[in-house]
Amino acid sequence: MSPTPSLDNTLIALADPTRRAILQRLSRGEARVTELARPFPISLNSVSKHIRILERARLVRRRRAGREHLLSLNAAPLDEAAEWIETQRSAWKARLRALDALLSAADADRTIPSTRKGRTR
Amino acid sequence: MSPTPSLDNTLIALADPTRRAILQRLSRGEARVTELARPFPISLNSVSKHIRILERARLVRRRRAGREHLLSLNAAPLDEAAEWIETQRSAWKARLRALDALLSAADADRTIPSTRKGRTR
DNA sequence: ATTTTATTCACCCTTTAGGGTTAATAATAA
DNA sequence: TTATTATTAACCCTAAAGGGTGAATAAAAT
Repeated sequence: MSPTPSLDNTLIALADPTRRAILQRLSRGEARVTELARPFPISLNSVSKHIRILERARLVRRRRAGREHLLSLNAAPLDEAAEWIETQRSAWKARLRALDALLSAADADRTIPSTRKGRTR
Repeated sequence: MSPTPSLDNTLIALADPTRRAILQRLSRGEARVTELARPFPISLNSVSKHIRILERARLVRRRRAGREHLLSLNAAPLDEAAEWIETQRSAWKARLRALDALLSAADADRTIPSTRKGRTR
C-alpha cells in the first residue's frame, strides 16, 4: 500500500548492521550462504533470513550451482536510495541557506539600517 | 549492541513513507505536529509516534513554544547515511569493473590468442 | 545405497512497528 | 474559572523482525 514499496524495502534492508555487513562482504565478490554466515555469531538460519530480506529488496541475487546458492549484488536499488537521500540533502541545504540569508539581512538591518532603501516603518 | 546504532536508527527512520513525507515537508520549513499530521489519513497520535522515531534518529529536532512543538530538520544523520551508501556504491561499481575486465580479457584470449605473450597453457 | 554437506522450511519466542482509542497534561482563550 | 486547543501518555491489537531449534530437501561424496 506504500507509494514506494521498493524504496521502503531497500531502506528496511539497509537498516540492519548484519545485512550491511553481508552487502560489504558481497562487494568483494560472490559468496555462498555459509561463507556469508561465517563471520557472524548468529545461526546459519538467521543469516538465511537476512538474505531473504536483502533479496526482497533486490539488493542481492541468487544463482544456484548444485547445492550451493551463490549470492551477488545488484546495485539498482541502492542507486534509488542514494537518489532519494541526495535530493533531500540538497533541499535541506537550500533551506538552511535561505534561513542564513534571512538572518544576515535582519542583522544588517539592525546594525546599519541606513543601507536599507524603503521605509523602516 | 549494534556497532552503528546511529546509522541503524537513521535508516530505520527513513524506511517508512510517512516519515519520509514528514521530512520532505520539514525541508520547506519548521512545522507543528498538527500541521505535519494534516496530510495523512492516520491519527495525530500515530504521527506523533513517527516523529518520536525521527527524533530518536536525530533527524528531527523539537523546540517548544508554549503549547506548540515546533519541529525542524537536522542534516547530520542524513549525511552519515549518504556516506555509507556512496561508499558502497563505489565499491560495487569497482567490483563490476573488475569483472568486466576479466571477461574482456578472457574474450580477447579466445578471439585473438596471439595478442597474449606468455604460455597459453 | 548411505552419509555428509548446503540450504531451506516450519515452527517457537520476544521485541518493536504501526495503527487505533481514551485519558492526562499544559497552555491559551473566553 | 472554564473551555478549548496542542500534544503526549497509557493502553490494546496485529504484523513483522530477529533470534532460536529441529526436521526436510537436495546434491555430492563415499
